[in-house]
Amino acid sequence: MEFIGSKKLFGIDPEPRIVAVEWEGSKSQSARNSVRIFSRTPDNGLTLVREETWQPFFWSATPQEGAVPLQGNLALGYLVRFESWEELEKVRRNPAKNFVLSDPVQQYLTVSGKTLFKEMDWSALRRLQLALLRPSVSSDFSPLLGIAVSDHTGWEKFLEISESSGGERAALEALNQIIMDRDPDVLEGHNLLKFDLPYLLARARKLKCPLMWGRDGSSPRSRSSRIQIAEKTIQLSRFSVYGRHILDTWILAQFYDVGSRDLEGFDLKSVAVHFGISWENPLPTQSGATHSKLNTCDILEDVRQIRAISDLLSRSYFIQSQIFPLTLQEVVLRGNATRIDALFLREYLRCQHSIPQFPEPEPFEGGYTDVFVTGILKDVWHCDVASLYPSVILKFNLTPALDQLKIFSGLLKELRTFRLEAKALAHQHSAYSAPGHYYNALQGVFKILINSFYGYLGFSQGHFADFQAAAAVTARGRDILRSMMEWLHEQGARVIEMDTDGIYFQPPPGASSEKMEADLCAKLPEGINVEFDHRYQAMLSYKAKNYALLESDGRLILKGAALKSRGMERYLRIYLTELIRFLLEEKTKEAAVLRDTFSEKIVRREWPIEMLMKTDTLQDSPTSYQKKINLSSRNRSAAFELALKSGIYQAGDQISYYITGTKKNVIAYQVAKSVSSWNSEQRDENIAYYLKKLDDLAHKFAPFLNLQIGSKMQS
DNA sequence: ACCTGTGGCTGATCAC
DNA sequence: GTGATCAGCCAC
Repeated sequence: MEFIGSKKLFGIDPEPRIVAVEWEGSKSQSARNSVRIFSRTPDNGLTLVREETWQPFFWSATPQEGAVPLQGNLALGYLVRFESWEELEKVRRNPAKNFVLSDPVQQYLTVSGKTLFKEMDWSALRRLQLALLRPSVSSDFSPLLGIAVSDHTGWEKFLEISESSGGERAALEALNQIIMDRDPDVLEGHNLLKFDLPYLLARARKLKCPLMWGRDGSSPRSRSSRIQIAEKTIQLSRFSVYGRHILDTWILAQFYDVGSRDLEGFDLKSVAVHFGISWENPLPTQSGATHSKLNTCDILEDVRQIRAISDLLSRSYFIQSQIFPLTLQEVVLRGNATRIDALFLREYLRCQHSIPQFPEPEPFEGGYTDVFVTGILKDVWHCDVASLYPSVILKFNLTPALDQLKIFSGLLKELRTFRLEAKALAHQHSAYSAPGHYYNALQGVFKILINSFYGYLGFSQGHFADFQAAAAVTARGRDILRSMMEWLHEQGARVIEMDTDGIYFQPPPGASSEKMEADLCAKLPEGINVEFDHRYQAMLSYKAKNYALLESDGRLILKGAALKSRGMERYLRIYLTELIRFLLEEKTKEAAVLRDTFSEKIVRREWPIEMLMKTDTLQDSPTSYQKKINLSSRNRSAAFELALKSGIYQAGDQISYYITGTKKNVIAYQVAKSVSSWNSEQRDENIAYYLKKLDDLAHKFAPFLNLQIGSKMQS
C-alpha cells in the first residue's frame, strides 16, 4: 500500500520484521552505545539477533564541543553527539538548555528511522497469555495452586501445582521452559503489572527459582512508575522482560473505556462479558466473597478470554508500533500527544532542523456547551460536524507557529487521505477476513492520530504545542456551532442542547433531514461538513452534558455523570435507568410506584450488598492522602480511610464499601465498612441512609413526572 | 517521573 | 444551614 512508504509517518528505514530492540547498556557498562535488534526470519520461523551501535545525542540551546548546528532558528539549535550513554549522562542535566530523549531505545529508533513489525501481520506476532490459579483467601503472596498458559495459535497448557507434580518450583521451571521454547514476542495477562508479575516474582524469590523469561535468560526487571489514563493516575511497576513486550489487558481496558465509558468494571469477567466473549455473570453472586478461581476449567477460560480481549484491543497498538519510534509496550503506556511529539522529533532530526524548547503553558477556552430546553421531548434529531477540530485546523490553517518545516498540516492531510483509503480498502474486504480486520484497524489508528492533533496543540510537553493556535481552533469551533444553532432556529427548529460539535433539536413540521443537511452545509464554510445522523423517539434533557435518548428500536442511551456514573451505587443506577425509561415511554403510573418497590427492598434487606456498595477509584496513593490530611489540604474520604486501614491499596486501585449505622445523616468516612468484611448473616447496612439517597434522587426527577412521586416526603 | 485539552455535574466534607 | 472546595466521573 502506498501510504506505508510515507517516511514522516513510518520512519525512513524500511527494515522489516523487527520484533524487539533492547539497549545493552542496561546490562553492561561496556556496551552503552549499542542495541540488540531481534527480528523474525521471513518464514516467521526463527528470531535472529544482531548488535547495532548509535551515537547517543541530545538537542541543545548552546554550542559546545562536538555540537552540530541545526537549520532554522529555533531554541534548541545544536545536536550534541556522544560516543557512549555514559558521556551523555555526565553533561546532560540542564533541562533549561538541553532536551534529551531519556529512553535509549527511543533514541535509537528515532535516529535510525526504524520501527517495529514492518511487513508483519498481526497474526505473525507471537503472543503468550498467562493466568494464575491462587488460593481464594489470600492477601499476601501465598503459594500458587496452578498456572494457565496459552498462545496466539490456541495452544493451551495448565501447570498444576501439587505434591505429585513436583510443587510450585516445578511449575515455575516448566513456565521458564515454555517461554524459552515458544519464544513469544509478547507476554499477556489481565492485571499482569499490578498483580500477576509481582506475585510470581515474590514466589520465585521465595523459592529461589528465578523467572528466566528474557531472550537472554534474564529475569523481569521493574521500576516504579505511574501512568495517566484520562482523569485517573495509576501507580504501577513498569516491568520489562528482555527482548519481549508486556501487554496488560487491564490497562488496555482502561484506555478503551476513556473513549466508550461503557465498561461495567475492569475485572476480567466484566471486560469479557462486555466484549461478548463470556456468558458468565460478571458480578460475584455470593455476597462479599471475592471472585476466586476454583479449578482448571476456570483458569483456562481466563487465558482464552485474555487472548480474545487482547485480539480486540492490542491490534491498534501493534500498528502504531509500525509508525512511532517506540516499542510496543511504550506505545501502549505513552499518551497520544507524546507519541505525536515523537513523530515531530524524528522528522526534524532527519531534516537536521532545530526544534523549539517546551512552551510556557497558557490556559485557553474550550468548546461551547449550552442547554435551552429541559424535560421530556418527543421526536428529537441530532446533527454534528464531522471531525470538527481537524477540519477547522485544515480549513483555517491553524498550525503551530514554530513548525518551520510545516509538517503539522501536511501530516494531518496525509492521515486524512490515508484514512479514507484504508476505509475504502476495508469495505472491499469482508469484515471477518484478515485484510478486512487490518484495514479497519488501520483506519481506526488514523482516526485516533487525527483527533490527537488538536490535543497536541494544547499539550504543554509538546515541543511544537501552540496555545494560541489551540485557542483559535476552539474559537472557530464555537462560532461554527453558534451559526448552526442560529440557522436551525431560523428554520423553525427547537434547539434543545448542544455540546462542542453537535446539536439536539426538534425539527420544524414536515422537515427533511437530507434537505436540511444540504442547506446547512451550503451555509457553512467549505470543508466543514454537517451530518444529520440520528433521530430519536424521545429525549430527556436533564442538564448540560446530561441527557437520555430513546431510540426507535427501544434502546435507551444515557449520557453524563449525573445519569450513568460508575461512582453511583448500583441500586441508584438501576432505579434511574428504569425511571427514565418509564418517563420516556410515558408510563407515569409505573414510574410512580418504582420508588416504593425499591424502598421495600432496602427496608427488608433483600438485596446483596453489591447493590448498595460504592466503588471508588483511589486517584492518589494512601500515603499521599495521609500527608494531605495532615496538612489539611484535603477532606477525609471513606475510600481512603478504609484503604489506609487495610494497607494494601495503591493509587489507581478500586475499593468497595458500604455505610453502616442507623441515622440517615452520617459522616460516611466514620461509618463506612469495606465490602470484604461484609457478613450476609448479620447485615448492618444503614437502611435510613440508603432510603434517603433513593428519595433524594427521586425528588430530582419528580419535575419530569406529571404525578407527584410517592407520598413520603422527607422533612 | 509522568503527563492530550476544556467544560460540567454531584456528593462529601468542612469552615463559617 | 450554607457556601466553598475538592475529588471523582463523564461529554466531547
